[in-house]
Amino acid sequence: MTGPARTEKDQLSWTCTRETFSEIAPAVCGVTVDAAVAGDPNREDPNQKSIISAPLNESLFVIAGPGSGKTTSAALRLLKLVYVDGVEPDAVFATTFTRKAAAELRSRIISWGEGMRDALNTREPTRRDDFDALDLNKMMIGTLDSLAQEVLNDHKRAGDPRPAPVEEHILKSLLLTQGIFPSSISRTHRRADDHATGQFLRNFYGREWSSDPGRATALVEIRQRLQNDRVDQGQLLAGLQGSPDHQPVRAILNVVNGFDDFMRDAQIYDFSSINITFLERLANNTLEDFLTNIKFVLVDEYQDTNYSQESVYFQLAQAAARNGGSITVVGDDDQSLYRFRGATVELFAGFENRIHNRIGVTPRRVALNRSYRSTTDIVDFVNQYSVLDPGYQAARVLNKPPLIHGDANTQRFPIFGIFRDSEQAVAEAIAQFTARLVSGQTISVRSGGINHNLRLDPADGSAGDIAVLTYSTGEYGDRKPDGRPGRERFPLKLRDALEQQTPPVSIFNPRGRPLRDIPSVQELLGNILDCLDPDGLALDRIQERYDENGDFSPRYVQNATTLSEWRNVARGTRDSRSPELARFVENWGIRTPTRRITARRARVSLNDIIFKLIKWLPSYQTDIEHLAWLEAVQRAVTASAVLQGFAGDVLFVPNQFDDELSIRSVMHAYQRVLFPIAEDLIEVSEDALETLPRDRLNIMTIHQSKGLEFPITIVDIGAAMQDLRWMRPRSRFPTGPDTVHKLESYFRPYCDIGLPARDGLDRAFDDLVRNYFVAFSRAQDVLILAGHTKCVRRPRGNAKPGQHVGAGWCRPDNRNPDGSWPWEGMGHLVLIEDSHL
DNA sequence: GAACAGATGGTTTTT
DNA sequence: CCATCTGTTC
Repeated sequence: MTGPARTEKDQLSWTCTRETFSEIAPAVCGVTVDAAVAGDPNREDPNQKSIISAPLNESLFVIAGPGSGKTTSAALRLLKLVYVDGVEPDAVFATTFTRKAAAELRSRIISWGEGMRDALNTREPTRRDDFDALDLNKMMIGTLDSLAQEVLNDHKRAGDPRPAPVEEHILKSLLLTQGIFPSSISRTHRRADDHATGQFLRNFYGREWSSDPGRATALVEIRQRLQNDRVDQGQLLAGLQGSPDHQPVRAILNVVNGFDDFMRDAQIYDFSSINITFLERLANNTLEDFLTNIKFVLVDEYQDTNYSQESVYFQLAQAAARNGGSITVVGDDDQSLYRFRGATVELFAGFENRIHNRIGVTPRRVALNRSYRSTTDIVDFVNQYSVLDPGYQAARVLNKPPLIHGDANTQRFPIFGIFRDSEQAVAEAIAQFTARLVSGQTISVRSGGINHNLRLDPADGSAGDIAVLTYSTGEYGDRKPDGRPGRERFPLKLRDALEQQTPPVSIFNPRGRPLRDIPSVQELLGNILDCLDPDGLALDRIQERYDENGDFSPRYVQNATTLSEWRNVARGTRDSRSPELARFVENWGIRTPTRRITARRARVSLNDIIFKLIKWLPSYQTDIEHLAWLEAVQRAVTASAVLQGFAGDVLFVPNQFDDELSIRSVMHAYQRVLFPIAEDLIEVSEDALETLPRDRLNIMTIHQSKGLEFPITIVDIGAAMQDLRWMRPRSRFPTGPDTVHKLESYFRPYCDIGLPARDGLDRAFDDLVRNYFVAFSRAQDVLILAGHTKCVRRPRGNAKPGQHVGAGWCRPDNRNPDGSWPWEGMGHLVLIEDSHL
């Protein structure tokens, strides 16, 4: 025996004292934390400090305004728990809302943690082995969905599948084939149900879906609602007894439940079913190993949590509390944007009561309301905006303190406005503004006797410092019935106007157009088509099959037209690209192998062909938008692997095109990869890119901007308002509840969340107010509101005013049945006119 | 500047 | 299918 038994403290050998932590933390973290931890009396944020130093067993409810350093404080609390309290990294379960935010939280925690380890190593070189033994990578940090997946994988029981969420378009097409046409239901029965369902869906979607794809979209949404809200189906049917809704709801439940059975049998998952599976396993005690280990649960962006996620978090919190730990949730009710995903701000506002009643935990409330992001002027503006609409106030957390300026950004600029009398002119003004700044010039705007000089940082300023936030980044409206492109929308006008500047400025908007309409994507896909099926033989076979089934399909005709467009684009450019490309495509087309193939049939992945082709399409190597598009095309290939069949592969039979299996594999490629792209079911995802490009103007939706910040933020509050049809009421000044609000109201009586506290129209307004609250609060130094002059002045005569929540219009109430406009005239903005540019 | 006819375009966010 | 635009007419 050597020495006394080790105490627990000895085993947690990487720990340091609280004092040491306070000393080393500032060296590795940012300024605000520096102040908080180091105790700088002028800059200290007592609330941040109380979060960071809270003991392990203290649960926290953190209400944090924009730019208040919530993620910083949360990350530091976590590191403090590890370093001072000796919490093992794998006892930490930290989630946030998007994959991008999760990646950032992870990298921040790890890089700070490593910095601290280095500092400790320097201080106490003899304990180097102890400090190095700490593996921060073991912390579970991610989106709830990804962590649920990870835990289910790590704790698989015999025969359990590996859950991975399937692409949305696959889910819809599976629902169509497996859910809507279950063979067990008789035809007459189905017809009656179909009719009733159509009538029922009309209440929510404003029209009766005639087409199955439309109906699949609706059913997927309802299915997710049922799961996210954890609707009690028995109660629902009982409550509808005798109502005309009973039949359609029963029919929908049949489809949804039948589909769930199918998914379970086929071991196919989507996000909500992974969550439900995770919840079931937490509840039925089959994740004991995992739960006995959990000590600290951190939830960022808690305001966007839905009910089934809340249930998961409460289970985890209960386990953590049992193990001597706690839960900390962080969020801001004013920034809740994800109602369509089942998020309900009541869960955030009522967190203290809800968690107390459910599991007996009593969290301490902490408000972080100092903005370290924005200037005084922007903080004031954002505050003003949040209290502008009297009807909004009851939707906010009770006694919420206003945001105050945290002294970090001491620049002074007024809030600017760019208003012009056409969408085109707004785009041109923003383009000129951007081009001048990017080329290093100063824009000087005089107001109130002061010259406000705007310029980018001469050292490292670039177009990436400027962001344009809009409601939609779509560059074209819907295609015309004859196939011509739709209306050119504001983002396209901006793109074009920027390209015409000297020097031209590039824009970053990979989601601006459907993949099928982007010329370089068309070129790539057209070349694929000419490789796989140059004469369209396999395509003809698909058509024959439709004909045999007596299935006249306008969808097919539309797709065939789109595909031949792609071919034309590719054929138009191929020879000018490279003779090698032409040879490659031609050889593929007649199945001439370029190397020796021993197998009778070689399996070639579509992604390999793509990889080969882009060698001759240089934009895919150099341009960042192209990378995002390429990722989407490849994802479409990968997604098809879930379905039975050739898993995104094509069978290559040397020198023989008409091999039956080979043709079938090409038919699959059409139906599972190329048709979905032609039907615009594949979405471009931006989080494939780690960071936004520095040299381009970012144009993004307000949703996408959540969690980000920009030195210069331009918010589009209605450039399209020259024609009020182009910006429908639902996106600026709603006239009634939207589909989500209606669905919410309909199902809430049958679940445990309780009824929504506000009516549907109010919730529609609340959502828009939050949208623009988020937009305005992204700005660090300069905030510019941009739009049509209707945003500033009422039009003359009997023309309708351009009512827009983002322009400060408030919802109707008893006094003002048509709404009110306290910001009429926008006198508090300093206008940037063409003469300034 | 009111009243009407004919033309026209049209939901968005994510795991 | 409908809200709202432009153009015409009084």
